[in-house]
Amino acid sequence: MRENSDISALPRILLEWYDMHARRMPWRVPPAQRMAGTLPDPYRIWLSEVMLQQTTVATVGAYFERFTTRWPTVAELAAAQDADVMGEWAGLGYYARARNLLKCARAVVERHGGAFPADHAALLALPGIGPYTAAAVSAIAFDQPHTVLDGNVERVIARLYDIHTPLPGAKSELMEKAGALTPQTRPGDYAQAVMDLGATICTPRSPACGICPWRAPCAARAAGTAAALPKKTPKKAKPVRHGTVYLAQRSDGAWLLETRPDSGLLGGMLGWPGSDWVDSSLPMPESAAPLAANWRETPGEVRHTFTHFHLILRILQAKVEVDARPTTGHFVPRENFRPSDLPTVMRKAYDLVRTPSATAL
DNA sequence: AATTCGGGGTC
DNA sequence: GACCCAGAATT
Repeated sequence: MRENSDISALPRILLEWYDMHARRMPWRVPPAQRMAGTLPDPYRIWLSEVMLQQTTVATVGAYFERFTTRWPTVAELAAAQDADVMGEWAGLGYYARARNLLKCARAVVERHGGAFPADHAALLALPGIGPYTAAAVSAIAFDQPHTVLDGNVERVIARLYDIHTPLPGAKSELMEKAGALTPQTRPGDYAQAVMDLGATICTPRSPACGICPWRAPCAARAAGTAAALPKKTPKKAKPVRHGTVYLAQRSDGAWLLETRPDSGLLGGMLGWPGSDWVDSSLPMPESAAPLAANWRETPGEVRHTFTHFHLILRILQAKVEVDARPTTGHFVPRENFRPSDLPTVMRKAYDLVRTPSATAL
């Protein structure tokens, strides 16, 4: 930021841009309605913000519609079965969010009588609500002047002030600068405006500085460093792990599945029984099959990449009789099995068994 | 402060 | 392939 520019003018400039260019989202109340006094339902803002954690707006859309149709209020969500919520979340990733979503809904009912608190500290004390989400809900749903610092805002502020300190170390400095900009008027629209700016103009690779409402005060624009900011500490390479999953189908069509433990990878999600997943430098782990059967190896393999490792899965498949008694997992009747309840890596295994792909040959 | 958590879109 | 995405919880 140039020293002679007045930061007090920046929020107003951005809000004027937002009034013209606000993105449309299913949970958002447009600026004209907000200025007329209409604020959004805090339940819908909270739900959207949790879904949006490390997830794109485009991906969230369909999930948000299904959740709000099935559970229109936080009280109805709080009364849902765990397995139903985990199933609806399947494919969205970061499944601790879904477990905390239920904990939070139930805490809102028990602690706050079914109404989300407007108080930032009370929000922060709820499961799955961290610094960003507490600020977003208080600002967007309650129009309180709290500062949101997500990936978009980090990028916008790092460029506006030409900050070269790498993330995540730069967070406190960025928060300080972003907080000084946060206005007392229309803080909810302002929070959404900064994020829209980062999502549509101040983009990671090739920012559209020429049409940016903040191009005049932007220090990185002046220095020619915008596209290189923010700097980030390098990430570690992903190792490769491998393992085995067992897909058993009973003669009546039921599938053998297990509900994974609440903690750890894919916690609380439905999946196929299988071995541990070990580093590829180690031999394939010897795992006991969930039941005695004529196991046959499915041609091909499942390849999947998680946040911090690549996975290669071998698939063993068997047909079993209705009197089979597995040592792990439980048979799910054909009519109760929704493949969409499976996390993506487990869905891939199912798809490979159902429709062997050309790459498997 | 570093690690653990998913998955898809994009270049 | 690598990077990014309206981050939070755990260690």
